[in-house]
Amino acid sequence: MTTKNDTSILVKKIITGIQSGQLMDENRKLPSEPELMERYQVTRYALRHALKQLSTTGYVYQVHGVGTFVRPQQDIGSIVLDHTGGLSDEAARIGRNLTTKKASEEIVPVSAAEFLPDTWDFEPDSRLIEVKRYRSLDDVPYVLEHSYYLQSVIKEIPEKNLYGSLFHYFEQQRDTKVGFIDQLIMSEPLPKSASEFMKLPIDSPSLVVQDETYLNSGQLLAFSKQYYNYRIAKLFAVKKVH
Amino acid sequence: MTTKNDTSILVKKIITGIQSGQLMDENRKLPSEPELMERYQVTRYALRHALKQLSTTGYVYQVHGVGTFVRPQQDIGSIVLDHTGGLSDEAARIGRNLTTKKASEEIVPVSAAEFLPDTWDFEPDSRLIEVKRYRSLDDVPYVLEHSYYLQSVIKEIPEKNLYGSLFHYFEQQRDTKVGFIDQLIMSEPLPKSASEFMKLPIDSPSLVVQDETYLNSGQLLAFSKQYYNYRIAKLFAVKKVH
DNA sequence: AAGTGGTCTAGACCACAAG
DNA sequence: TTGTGGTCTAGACCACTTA
Repeated sequence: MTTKNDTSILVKKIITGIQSGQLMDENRKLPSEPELMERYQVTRYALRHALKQLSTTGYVYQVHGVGTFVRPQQDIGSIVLDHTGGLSDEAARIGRNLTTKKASEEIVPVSAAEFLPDTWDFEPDSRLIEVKRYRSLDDVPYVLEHSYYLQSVIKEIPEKNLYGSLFHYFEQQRDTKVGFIDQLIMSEPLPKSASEFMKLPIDSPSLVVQDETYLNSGQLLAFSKQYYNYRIAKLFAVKKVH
Repeated sequence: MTTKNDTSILVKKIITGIQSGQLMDENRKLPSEPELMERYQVTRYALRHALKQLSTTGYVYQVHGVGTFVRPQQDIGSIVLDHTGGLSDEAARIGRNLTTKKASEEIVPVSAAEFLPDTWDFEPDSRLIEVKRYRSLDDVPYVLEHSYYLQSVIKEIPEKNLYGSLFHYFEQQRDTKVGFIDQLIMSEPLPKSASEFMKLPIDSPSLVVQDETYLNSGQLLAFSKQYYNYRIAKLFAVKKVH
């Protein structure tokens, strides 16, 4: 979460309680909702909000009429698709370290972009900040991130920020509050520059996440394509069936 | 939704209203929440529930202090990742037709499975129903679905159902109510049998969704790997940033 | 200041599973 | 029947944008 609200604090408390083993019984069952409300001194609204977040990240599941259960830890190496925060935060969550090994930045006209969103009409003279970042996970080449930022929205990106978390850089700016991100997941042959970085054959597959980042006003901020190392990158999501 | 509840009916009504053009103004803005509550005679709870569902499927976005806006139609060819219902229903939603071209079914011991979930302990003598389905989207080869169902949970799968919606077949069964599905998304080289079906070179990439389907009791029902045609398959998700 | 969506309250009632 | 989670009510108050 951008601002720590009650829910994210409660989520952390529950995770801590689970990891200490004090919260679940021998059948991996948590206390009932009324008991958890009493223990954490929260209303049912807040509690169920937190439990829902724990469900969608694969921590627990709830069984109608029975109770809430902790799931066996799973898919340790995978990135949770709807993680809050930036990719490096998500890497940290699973105990890994994401670092930018090489980065470049250049201002280009829209016509020079290698790809564009389908659904946005650009002013013909608008300019983009093109960023390429080669990033490693625990020193194993992990992802090539090829991004374009609308210069009409974000004036400049200081070069030092390329090697840190761009997500946090935007968070700190005024008037650039991110609202939602479209993600299109597909597979493509790995581009040449990425295959060199990842030391993979030129005809290797790659997992591609093409995303479009919008401000909370609905204004497009950026669009990018991320080429993941297919040998180690996995995205994780829980789908709940109602 | 498995059972049509108020929310899914309201979602359909709102979509109909949007598509008829009567619900949004020239700025793609919907009426305010109080107006929508009045129009559809629902409480704010039900309305916001429906609007949230429309947000996560990319139909609308809400701007704090301003209003709710309809998004330009986008990514028409892509499958919404957290769609409700089966894959063929989702294909129908985007105006396409998913059909099974070839299918096979066989009972095998656990030891003969080509892959297994990391997080489930099988009884050593348990048996699986192995199903392979080659499925086309509007007659273009689209996906190879390689699934294993726990025979201890689902006794048999009538052969005719292999060519329809297995999702609906399970829905109709008693005691096999699906609760949640883990999805692991990755990229792998296309298997040989799939490359023949899809008429793609043997070293083509493929988009792989490996999933594990659990009953609402937490019991594992099935696990599968789906190899998608990388030229046409795209998964879509909206990530909301708070 | 007015109107919008976001969060939260304090319940009620329902659906489900187990004894 | 009891206790569980799932849904819903009818508000209140807050945060945000615009005028």
